[in-house]
Amino acid sequence: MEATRWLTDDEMRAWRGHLRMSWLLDAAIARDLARDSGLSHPDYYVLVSLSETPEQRMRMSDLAAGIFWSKSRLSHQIRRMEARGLVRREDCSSDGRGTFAVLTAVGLDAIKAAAPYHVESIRRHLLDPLTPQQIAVLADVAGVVTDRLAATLQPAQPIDEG
Amino acid sequence: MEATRWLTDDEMRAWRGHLRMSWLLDAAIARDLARDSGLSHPDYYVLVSLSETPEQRMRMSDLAAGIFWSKSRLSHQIRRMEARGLVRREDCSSDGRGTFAVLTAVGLDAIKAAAPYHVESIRRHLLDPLTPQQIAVLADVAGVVTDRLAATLQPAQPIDEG
DNA sequence: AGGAACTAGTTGACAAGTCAACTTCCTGCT
DNA sequence: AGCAGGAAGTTGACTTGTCAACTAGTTCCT
Repeated sequence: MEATRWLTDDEMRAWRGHLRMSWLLDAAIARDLARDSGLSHPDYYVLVSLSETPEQRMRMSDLAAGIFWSKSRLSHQIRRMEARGLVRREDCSSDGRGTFAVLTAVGLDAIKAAAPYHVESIRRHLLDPLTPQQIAVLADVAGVVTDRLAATLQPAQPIDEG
Repeated sequence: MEATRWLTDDEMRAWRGHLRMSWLLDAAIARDLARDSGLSHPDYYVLVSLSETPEQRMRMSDLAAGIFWSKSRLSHQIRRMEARGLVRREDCSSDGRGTFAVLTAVGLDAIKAAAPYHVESIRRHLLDPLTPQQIAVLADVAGVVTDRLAATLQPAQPIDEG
């Protein structure tokens, strides 16, 4: 291997800072969410994803892909949420293998009630201390980085050689 | 409650982007770390923290506080790492309740071997696609946000009233 | 039609983290 | 001295996520 290019001061601050921020932020927001609404962070993602579709239902694979979860993780999560009445499953008539996760009335109420507190929590912990410009840069940074990362998660595309 | 101030477009991009970035980035870097060095991300933090002290040892509580972990989490983690020979425990002579986590030769070798690959992984997934200015802003953002969050984690300070 | 190969989803065993209860030791008050 | 209260750390039960194996249905190819 070539000589390692160690991190510069700014690079180190950015990396360690990001790591620490993401850990603390997730913990703080999850704590608020549990206290205010009795939902976990994963519960919230799932409910939001479903509530943003016109029919308030999604195929398991689409839902999993949308939030970058494994099928297994989603399956466990939906099972637990189903037991609490937040979602239910429905078979897909056009594809015998398929299953829909469907938002229930209980789930819809839960997400509607939770959303304002959750937004408040995000403002308090993340957005309030930042300038509009910092917010825009953060959004850009996340966009660039996740686009690259998401690409590596896709199954390798066959490359047309020659 | 007052009318909710929903997120603007930039705010939403920043929040969801951050969330997605932190999830994908952690997964990508953890995968690299496991493949290249046989370490988990938590293993790495612990080893780095210890290796950065002059005596390559730390009290459990100091170590936990430094990386914002609960005592319980650290205790479990150190037990597992001890079983693999990466660290060992030592009683603290000056405080009978205390325990040091001490880096072993094996642990030191492991972190030295892992570091170059890990840095490479951080560059590839996070730093390479960013401009120096974006890196600096990300570092600033993380600094501001974590300072506030870390403050809320401390036990509430007694306030001198009157 | 028949079968290989693929896709959707679930399951169970395991790994990792959280929470509350507990042990042990220290500190400060009287 | 003796005791209340706090701090350090561990433990065990529970929750959540991961991995690999599995079932079942679909597609494509001949």
